[in-house]
Amino acid sequence: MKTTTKRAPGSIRRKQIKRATLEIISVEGLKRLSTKNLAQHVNLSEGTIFRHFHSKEDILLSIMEDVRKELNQPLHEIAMKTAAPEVRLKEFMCFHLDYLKRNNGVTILLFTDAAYQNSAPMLKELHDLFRQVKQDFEIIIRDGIATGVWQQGFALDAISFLYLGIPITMSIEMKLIPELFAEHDFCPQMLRLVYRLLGTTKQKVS
Amino acid sequence: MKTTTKRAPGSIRRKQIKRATLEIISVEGLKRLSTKNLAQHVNLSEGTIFRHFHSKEDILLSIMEDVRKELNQPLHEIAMKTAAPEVRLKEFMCFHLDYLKRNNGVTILLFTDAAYQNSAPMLKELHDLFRQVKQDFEIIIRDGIATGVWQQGFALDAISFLYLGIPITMSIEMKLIPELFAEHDFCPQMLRLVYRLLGTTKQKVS
DNA sequence: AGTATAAGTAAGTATTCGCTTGCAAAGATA
DNA sequence: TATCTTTGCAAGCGAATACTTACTTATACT
Repeated sequence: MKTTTKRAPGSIRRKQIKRATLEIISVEGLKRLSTKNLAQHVNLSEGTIFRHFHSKEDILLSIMEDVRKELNQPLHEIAMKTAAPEVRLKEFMCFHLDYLKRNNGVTILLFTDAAYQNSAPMLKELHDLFRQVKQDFEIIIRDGIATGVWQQGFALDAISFLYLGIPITMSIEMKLIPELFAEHDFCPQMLRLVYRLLGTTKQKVS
Repeated sequence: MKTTTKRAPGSIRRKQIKRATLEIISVEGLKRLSTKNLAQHVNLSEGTIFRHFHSKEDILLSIMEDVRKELNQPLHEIAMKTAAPEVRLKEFMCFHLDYLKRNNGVTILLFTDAAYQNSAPMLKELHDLFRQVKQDFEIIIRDGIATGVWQQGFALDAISFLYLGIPITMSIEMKLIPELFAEHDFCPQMLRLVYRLLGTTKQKVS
């Protein structure tokens, strides 16, 4: 009984493994993320998994790198744009929430694993990802206040803390009531709340 | 070698086991919450754990009941008081955040376990706890709007969603940067933000 | 005093876990 | 064609897992 799978370059295999990892965590739960089950999902032997990743933790750290590239870096670029603060804020929030929706709230999945393992490097990495989001958010808000679009408000870090609650809570509720988030678009509604929080002086953007 | 521990009634043992459970999760991580390790923490044999709880999951479900009694019910009672909405809001928020601080963000610990196990009953229970918090929060806000203390605002469920983000994000950051939350009191700062969100018409409360 | 119940133990069980090893062979390069 | 690197597999490792079983004994009650 020959069951060897056709060969593929490591770069592709790594992507497949990471994709399967996220699918297992969000669909079957973290407990079912065994190397055996993972191997079955990508139709490879268990040993081959370890050909492409040194350890199970390495897979998740690699996923974190992806999140940094696919989520945090774009967010940072949005924050650094020259467009008006209102425009950037909308793009920032909607991109953020949309990414998490498309990726099953990947950051919370990663947090769950980091908390489970109590892995210092993973927790540190996650803390850094969250901090970056808040920093970039604050850049936009600061610009808005400087240009008089928004009122000089309260502590900036309190506002960015409150902002961070939006994607986090959304990710958690996606796990608790998955069916609710299939179609609904949170962004505009939340955007209005944030506007109110910022004491918008001009009316603009839908 | 006799190693039997002195006897104690089941009600006390159950409390000890639950306390040790939370301590292990928050200090050593969920992974180290084995029945063996748990038994060591309460200085009992592993078999005795199962004398007091049918299964490991039962321990965590029992902790959820405690949260319902110690957190959700008091929150509900605060919401139903006859005091002014501003007074209730402050008490509500500060009690909520203080409880989570004292208990290492127990709800997030429970969520982590529920997500790990992908346990339907635990996820359902957690969803219910969160829903109740939002409902009771909305009771206060509705009163405030009815009595003219706060402006008629946007969708109430959006506001309560944003509120829920505060305790959740705080719990997560407590896990990511434990040292930061040792002394700092979040409540007044966050309270001011929520006031702004509600478009307070009168000035009151510190 | 006698007895039922509740609280304790040690030593298992079968199963799963992440990971390693030794070897085969496909595919690229020369 | 010859060689070297990469990708693959099957088999097995020791350790850990949640939970059970068979048995003891402290404690409370009649």
